[in-house]
Amino acid sequence: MRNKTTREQIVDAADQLIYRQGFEHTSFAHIANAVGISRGNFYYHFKSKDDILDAVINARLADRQTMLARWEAEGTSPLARIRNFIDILTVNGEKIKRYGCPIGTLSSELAKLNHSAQRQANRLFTLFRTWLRRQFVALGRETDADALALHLLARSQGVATMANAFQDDAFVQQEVRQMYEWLDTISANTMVHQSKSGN
Amino acid sequence: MRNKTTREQIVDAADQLIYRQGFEHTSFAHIANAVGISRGNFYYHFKSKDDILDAVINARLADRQTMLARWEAEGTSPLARIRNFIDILTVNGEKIKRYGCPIGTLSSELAKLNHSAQRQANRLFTLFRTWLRRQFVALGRETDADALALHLLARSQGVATMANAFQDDAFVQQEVRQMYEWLDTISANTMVHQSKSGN
DNA sequence: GTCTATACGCGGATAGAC
DNA sequence: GTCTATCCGCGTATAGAC
Repeated sequence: MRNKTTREQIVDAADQLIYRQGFEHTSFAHIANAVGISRGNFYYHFKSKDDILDAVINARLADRQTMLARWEAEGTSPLARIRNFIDILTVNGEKIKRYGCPIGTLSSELAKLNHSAQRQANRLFTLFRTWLRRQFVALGRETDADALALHLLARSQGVATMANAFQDDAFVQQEVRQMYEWLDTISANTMVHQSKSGN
Repeated sequence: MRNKTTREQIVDAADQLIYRQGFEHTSFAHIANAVGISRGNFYYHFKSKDDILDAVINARLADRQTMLARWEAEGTSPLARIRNFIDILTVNGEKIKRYGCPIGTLSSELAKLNHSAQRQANRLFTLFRTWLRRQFVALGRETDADALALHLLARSQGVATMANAFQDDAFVQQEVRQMYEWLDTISANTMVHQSKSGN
């Protein structure tokens, strides 16, 4: 694996710091300190702080895109793929307890700042929404696939917010279990519907 | 109704600005401008910005406490009271679309800032949690009342986050409807349980 | 109680040497 | 490419007049 360019190091460090501290609170001094470069050096690689934010969002988009593509390639069934999504809450449980969801909290912050990058940041949500929708369609729920996708996104956002506030592992596990059960009823209803319509 | 004191005006303006812009982004200049006083005058009423945040959180606690007490006095049944809670998403729909949930977004921001007021801010969540728990107990769900309260809190937080990101009214209405249905199954199951145990 | 004036550090950003 | 030096505005906070 080749060494990372300075630009990549900046984006990586900014990504982590923005996740942990928020965008506005994260200063050039913070990032420079994390990477080990001087503040002045930034402007060789980026023209402004907003420019760094843009690069961070694009990096997150690429990262999540890769992850979803992997799940799509590996997942044995749409059900298993959707469970991969739900499992984020468990796999990233520690970080979520500390810092919340990296997508949801960034979206909220940029909304309050009335920041022009908000649209770009929301593409992260759309990425998951579209992917989930595709899984629900594959599950035979063409008619309400998008609503189901949004519902599951909302559920996981809510759990992340409460996990961050209350630091409660048992609660997260319980909610994950309930989402699994909900998913089972979804696919069960689908099969009923399929047999009714003769498929 | 008597005129508001300067201190009260400061707290009110700070409350609104913190909700709309976030705590860190809200400066003394913003608040001073909204109230119509000078920046220097602040320190007669508060000793620091954190001190204002504390007053804002306490004001919100008092405000929500009053609201919940009113619902408890007026509500004809625990079911109707819980529906009052769900209806927040509709009643405050416009603000939530723009700025998210005032409790959830503050909690998230303070968590990222590692701010000492985070505990105090989370008392807002606890206020609703305890109130909801009491309603579920009154509904006959002693055993899982707290889990149900947390679940409903998480659901509404998730809807608020997604409403803020996607600005989608139809989605919010659909989720509110689903929460109503979920609530019906809760009370239906309770009645089944009650008849089984001979009550 | 409210004001003006001011201190002082940190924020993003630029210029120019190496 | 990376650095140091520096600019300038805004942030919180203080001092002291009215």
